[in-house]
Amino acid sequence: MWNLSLRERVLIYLAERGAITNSLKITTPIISKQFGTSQQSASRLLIILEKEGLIERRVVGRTSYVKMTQKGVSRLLELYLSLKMIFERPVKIVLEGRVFSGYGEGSYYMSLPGYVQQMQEKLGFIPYPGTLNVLLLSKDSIENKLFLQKNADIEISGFKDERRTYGSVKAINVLINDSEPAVMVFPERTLYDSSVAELIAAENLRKKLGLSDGSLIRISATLPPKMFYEGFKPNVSLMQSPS
Amino acid sequence: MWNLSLRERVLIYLAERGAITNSLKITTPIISKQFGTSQQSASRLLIILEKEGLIERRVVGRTSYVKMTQKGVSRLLELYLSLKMIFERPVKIVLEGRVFSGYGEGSYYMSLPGYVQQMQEKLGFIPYPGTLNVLLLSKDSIENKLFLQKNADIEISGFKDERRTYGSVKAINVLINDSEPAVMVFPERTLYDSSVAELIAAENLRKKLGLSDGSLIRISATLPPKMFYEGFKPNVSLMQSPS
DNA sequence: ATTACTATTTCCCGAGTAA
DNA sequence: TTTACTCGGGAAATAGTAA
Repeated sequence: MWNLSLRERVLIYLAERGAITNSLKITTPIISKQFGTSQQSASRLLIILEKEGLIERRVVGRTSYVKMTQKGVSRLLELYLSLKMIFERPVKIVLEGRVFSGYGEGSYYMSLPGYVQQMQEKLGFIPYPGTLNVLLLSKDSIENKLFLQKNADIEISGFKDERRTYGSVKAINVLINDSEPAVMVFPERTLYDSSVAELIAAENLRKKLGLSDGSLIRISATLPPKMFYEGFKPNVSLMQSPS
Repeated sequence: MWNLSLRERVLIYLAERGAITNSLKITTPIISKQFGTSQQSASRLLIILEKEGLIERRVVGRTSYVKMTQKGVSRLLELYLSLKMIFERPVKIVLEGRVFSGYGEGSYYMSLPGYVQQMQEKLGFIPYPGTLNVLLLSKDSIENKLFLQKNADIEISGFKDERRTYGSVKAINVLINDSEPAVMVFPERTLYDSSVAELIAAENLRKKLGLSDGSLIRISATLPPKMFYEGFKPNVSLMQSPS
């Protein structure tokens, strides 16, 4: 299952069992069963870990005790900190695509008071009447768009007037070309497929950024790590259960 | 330096470079330089990681891109979470030893108003006049006592009266036999060496716990992880710099 | 029971090289 | 330039076994 070298797997095992603060009573057959390896390898492993100064061993009568050294703890802590850097930093999601002219329906919706009022409340601005449509260029960008859709944290409710009903819209704050704030919207009902991103902002983005059809733009969103990694729950534990 | 199998090292490397959310442009010579291994190994590594479903590769023209799969991210996350369990849980420090009768000076100090008043404030009780002396049994216990001393978070100041000066005392909350609350004290000046732990409490611990000289007791303290691991700063980074 | 030595096998790495 | 094959040598794991 895991290809961590046995050294680290054993070190983690010992740490989990408390060998950081107290000597742990342990035998090579127990270790070998835990890791599905041979008793001989477990023995050699402890010898190596001791030789490398990662653990200390002490034999009392016929039982032996193992405790991690400072160096051993540092080893694991070091690994932990590099993984923490990866998993606890904000996650930047990037989408790239080209501007194109849509059906012009954006300006219609962005003018409806039923939406405008909520947007002013929830986005903090009155949207320029019109959406900037972006055709996403890569599979990555499309996947990331779907991911943002799932994690869009702003909810604009649907409503109805005398003529028809209007669907709800999810939205999330993004930056265009890493600097210009905008909001990516995910209408419950849309004319476009998943390869199109729709952006709104307080101002006319085409004008402000000098964009025209075909212009390449980069859309980025920054998510808190927890939001991102909830989807990746591992299904197998690191350690095998003893057989 | 590190004995993590190259699989994980490469996986971590890719994750650090953003391959969790976006395809990463990478070549086998770059990887081989990064890890001080051969280009052939780097190539094989990517093939293996791909075969195991941990990464996806895509060749566009003459450059190739790598992105981690859900499974690949789960792998690292799993490792991260098991290390997090180790390093972010409260750390229980255990000391074991035998009760013995000291010089009886404890009851003298524990009666001095200069200490008693501060203790009432800082510990929340008036100490029973007398300390419970414990002779620690193992090297581990002695090391852990020194560790607790460093991390004792209660500070009782020294003072002087007309006759002499009295030293400051550090203290930390502990449990005796995992249930009875007490406070371990570390007087700036003490008659005992580092193999003796001195405990105080609101009540007479000997009486309450039915202890007499030679009784075996277990003293435990629970520290927040951060406090504990500050002492273990790793001095080398996980990744080697390119040569 | 253990631990750990020696012998054998397996697996991994890097050189050479093709595409 | 890349990637990735084969192959030979060496490291590491297991089997057998002693203490």
